[in-house]
Amino acid sequence: MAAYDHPTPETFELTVVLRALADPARLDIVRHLERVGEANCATLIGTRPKSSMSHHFQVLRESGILRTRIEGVRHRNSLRREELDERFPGLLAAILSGP
Amino acid sequence: MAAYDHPTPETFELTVVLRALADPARLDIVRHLERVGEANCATLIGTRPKSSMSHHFQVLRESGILRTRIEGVRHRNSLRREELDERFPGLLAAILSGP
DNA sequence: TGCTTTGTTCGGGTGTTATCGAACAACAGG
DNA sequence: CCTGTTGTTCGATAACACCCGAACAAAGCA
Repeated sequence: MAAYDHPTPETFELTVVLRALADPARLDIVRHLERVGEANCATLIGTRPKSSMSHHFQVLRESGILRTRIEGVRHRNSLRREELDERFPGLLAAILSGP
Repeated sequence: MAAYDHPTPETFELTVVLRALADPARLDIVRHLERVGEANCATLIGTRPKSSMSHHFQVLRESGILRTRIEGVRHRNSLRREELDERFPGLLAAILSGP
């Protein structure tokens, strides 16, 4: 599969980022990635079907919150912490630190 | 009119707050309130009809982002900065400081 | 060439949200 | 009272988002 397109920090939109984070499933994904650094889709599937997870990863990817690197058959996801912080300083930290 | 119900900080929900902020019109309202401190609904109406504005204020109020104080026929709105910061430290600052 | 693993894509069903006009309610001032 | 101002509420519509199963694609491996 070809590599994904990822937006550049200059094109990140605050409302898009906030909307991406305003969902419990995606917030779970983000929090989990913060703990483990990098994870593929399958290891994050709890009870949800993979088509749902794929959708959530897409939303997070297109908003700029995470990057997906393809490694063979696996898609490795990680937070774009520095780039997000460059554009919206403190935002991710505030969201990850809270309840 | 009777006073509004406002949620207490302990009941603020991160996803609810983020969803409330993930809308251009509401983000405009929040940014404006940050500049002027307190404002009623009418002074914030640009091109949108008042029924739409009333809806956005309701969403912001019920998420805990702002407080509405009734003064005669006017509804005075102001950000709940301290309470929001108590529950989600740094969140509002990150959103208000960015682009 | 099959078989398995990992994700994506497609289609449909369901629910939520935004938007706006029109009607209504509360209050203040004459 | 009557009128103007300020917002809310109602009803309808349209757009969007979430959810999930099923089919598909790509890669690795026997």
